[in-house]
Amino acid sequence: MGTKKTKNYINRNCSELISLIMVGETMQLLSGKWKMQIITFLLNNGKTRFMDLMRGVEGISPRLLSRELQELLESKMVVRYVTNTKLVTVEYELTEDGKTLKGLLISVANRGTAHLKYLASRE
Amino acid sequence: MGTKKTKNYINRNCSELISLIMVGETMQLLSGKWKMQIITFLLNNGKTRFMDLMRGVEGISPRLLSRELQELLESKMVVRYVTNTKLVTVEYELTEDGKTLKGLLISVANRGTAHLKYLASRE
DNA sequence: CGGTATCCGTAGCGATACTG
DNA sequence: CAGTATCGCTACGGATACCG
Repeated sequence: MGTKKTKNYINRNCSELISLIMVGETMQLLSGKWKMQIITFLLNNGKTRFMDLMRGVEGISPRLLSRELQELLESKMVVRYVTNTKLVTVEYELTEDGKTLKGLLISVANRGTAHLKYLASRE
Repeated sequence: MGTKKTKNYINRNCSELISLIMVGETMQLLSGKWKMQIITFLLNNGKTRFMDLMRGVEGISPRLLSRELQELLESKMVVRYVTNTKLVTVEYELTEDGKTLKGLLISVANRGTAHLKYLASRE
């Protein structure tokens, strides 16, 4: 492979290439230290209250949980349910769109263990 | 679902729950604004030189590309080849481990388009 | 309970210039 | 070509206190 002119780096739809733009887009939506864990928790446990999320996603602060939930609400990956307007009960749940992240999250989790094994095997 | 004692939120291996810890672990490894795009590009194009990565991953600075490549090298997801020690030719390539990210990246990219469609359908 | 307000440190990122 | 050095910013995240 010599240095021909300049390669065509723009992704063509007809090929099997993975779109850099879409990858960037998605990763931006999922950016934030806790977002993936929040989604994972909701995937595992379904509709969940704020304080239960606090307990479930270990280490997160209320400020950050609140912020990242809002971002997930904005991008429509999560819905918010308020039950008692006076005595306050709020639950969060993944939308249908949010639930489509399941396969992705499974891949992510599996890769975690696979990577650890890979590292172990090389040393 | 009332407020029973405290739910058991620790993931058990025997269930189908996705491990929060592994998700966190992986996402930390993949953190950095450009890492996923770099991996995607290498997945699409195979062994690639530094400057070609610069051109391929649009918007990235040499500083950041250098840094993120080093991190990928440290976590053994990428290999570095030097050909001419004097006239300098360097190429980067995914390791076998790095290549296992393909499914993940495809999910990520697909979700990008799916998400856009979802948003469009709701307004 | 379900958050927001405030404060603050640092790590992440960008732009640019420079080097072997 | 393949990076590193320097600089400066701001956005992200942590801790804590407080509010309806």
